[in-house]
Amino acid sequence: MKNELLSIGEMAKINNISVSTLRLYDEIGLIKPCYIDKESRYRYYNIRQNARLDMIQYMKALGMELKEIKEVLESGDTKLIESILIHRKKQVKEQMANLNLQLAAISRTIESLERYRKSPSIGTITIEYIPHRKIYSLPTSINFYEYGIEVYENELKELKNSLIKHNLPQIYYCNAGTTMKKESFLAGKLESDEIFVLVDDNFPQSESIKRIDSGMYVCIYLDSFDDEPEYAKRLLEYCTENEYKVVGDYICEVLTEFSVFDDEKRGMFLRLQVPVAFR
Amino acid sequence: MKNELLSIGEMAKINNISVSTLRLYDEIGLIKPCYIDKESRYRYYNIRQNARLDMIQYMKALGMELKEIKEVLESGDTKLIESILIHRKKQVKEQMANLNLQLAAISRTIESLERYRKSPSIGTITIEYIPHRKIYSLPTSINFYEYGIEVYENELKELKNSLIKHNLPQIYYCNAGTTMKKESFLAGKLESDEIFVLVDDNFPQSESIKRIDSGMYVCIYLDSFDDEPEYAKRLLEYCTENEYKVVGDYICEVLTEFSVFDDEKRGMFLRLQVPVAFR
DNA sequence: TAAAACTCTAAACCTGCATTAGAGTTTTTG
DNA sequence: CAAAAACTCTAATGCAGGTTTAGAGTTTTA
Repeated sequence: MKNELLSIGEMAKINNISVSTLRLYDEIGLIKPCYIDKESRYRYYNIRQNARLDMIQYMKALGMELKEIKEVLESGDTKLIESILIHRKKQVKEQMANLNLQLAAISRTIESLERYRKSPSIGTITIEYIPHRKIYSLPTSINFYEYGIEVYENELKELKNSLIKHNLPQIYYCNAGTTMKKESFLAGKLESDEIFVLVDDNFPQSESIKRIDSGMYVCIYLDSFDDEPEYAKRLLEYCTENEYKVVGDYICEVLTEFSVFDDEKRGMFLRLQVPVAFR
Repeated sequence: MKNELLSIGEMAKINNISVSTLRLYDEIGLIKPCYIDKESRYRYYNIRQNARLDMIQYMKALGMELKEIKEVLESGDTKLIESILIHRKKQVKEQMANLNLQLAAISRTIESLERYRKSPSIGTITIEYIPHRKIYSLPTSINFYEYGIEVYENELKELKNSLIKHNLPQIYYCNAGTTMKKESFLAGKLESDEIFVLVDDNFPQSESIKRIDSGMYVCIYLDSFDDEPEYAKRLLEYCTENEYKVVGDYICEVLTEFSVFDDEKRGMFLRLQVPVAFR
């Protein structure tokens, strides 16, 4: 080893970088060794080349791509750096917004799992206070109760596409549900009114956002859409028997949905609910 | 096309996903078409399979890897989902912290570029108010002024390694500088005291953090370390001539460093400075 | 019936490296 | 001073999560 020169391994070590990374950077022309032995083809670096390597690492830490870094280093144009950085700044902000949504969604999901684990058995009827909720909803174009799951799936797709079309975060597309007018419910007819996803305060303002008021709800739990008619009937009967007055629209809420099985049914946990008043 | 079945293109379209992605998912067994024509090998999906695909997309949106998703879907174990999500939550938080640092660093760099563009020409002497700063510093083990740039580079490396060793964000390793005791400066001797990087309030608390007080500084601008002795001398002369009293340590601050050129020198913009009092 | 649109498989490409194999070189050790 | 240890070389392969392409075959539409 020449006195002033650093072998690739030494260069790697003092810069906390791997040898293969240095070779890659040589190959793509980001930083070339200042001397290459003609016989052995060994690469040798000068400690002064740290400056360039530092710059590369700094730009990498800013999230720039190697291509961009190379471009910048080659052009020596600070305007170019600046424009890349300004662009990068936007990217980072978007990423942060996304991560925030993710974090919230993860927390919701964990809670949802916890609730699933502790939830009452199928068919249980409860009377619960439910805090107010916000939903992003779309009116249903067909009464899917008459047509079955395929039509429901289509409506759901439309809801999702509506989110995509309006550039809204799809990550909410998990806790879905449907509503039905009080009148239909009381008449014992199943007539879908809206299909929705639950959203939180991070969700952007939109015309399609509605608030469902807090209150006491009579609820029944089930695990399949197929059983909804049967259980909705039971819910109505229960209200009638106990003389609870239904004071708002019926909601079918998907509490948990884990299609973890290989068959094609949605593996679900549902809660049918109507707000009631006590005589 | 069979009536109830969706071709891969249709399935892709209604799920806002690409055909090739669907093929990939088939290949790795994430979601298999419910029917494959034996002759043409065309894939056909059922709209009910949307449930599974939704679940996949949701888990992807949570940042899970395809491998993990597959595992979860195969096991059907909600405990597994939960543990993955809890782990993921940590990851997301770390990522956010990183992005925050990045964002701050990008902003600093953009400002730094702006300053560079509007900065006075080489040799200009100014008297400026400089707000207080925080530095992460290491005492220099050798007086690099006696040995030249290589030794300085080594000291710099040590500073960087100190950051790495203490698990501190390297992203600050950009605006570096050195200090020298007031006495050395006044004696006209170049004796390095500390080497540092500027940090902001995001930087974790550490023993090596010092505060440099705000105040009026006499400054001189230059663009190469090689000129530091010459310009430091001029700075001292200027203070003497104008009878400014030096009231603190000398600082050599790297305002901008863009090693954008292919040679091995640090392409820099420096500001030498001493805090002064007026008689 | 022909053209247009779709789908198939297989392989290559993308980023930013890490890893490995097999051969050659330098440095250290006895 | 030779052998062993440590290092380095090139070239290829792999990773994730896809996208793109080529060339051939299939369905749908006009």
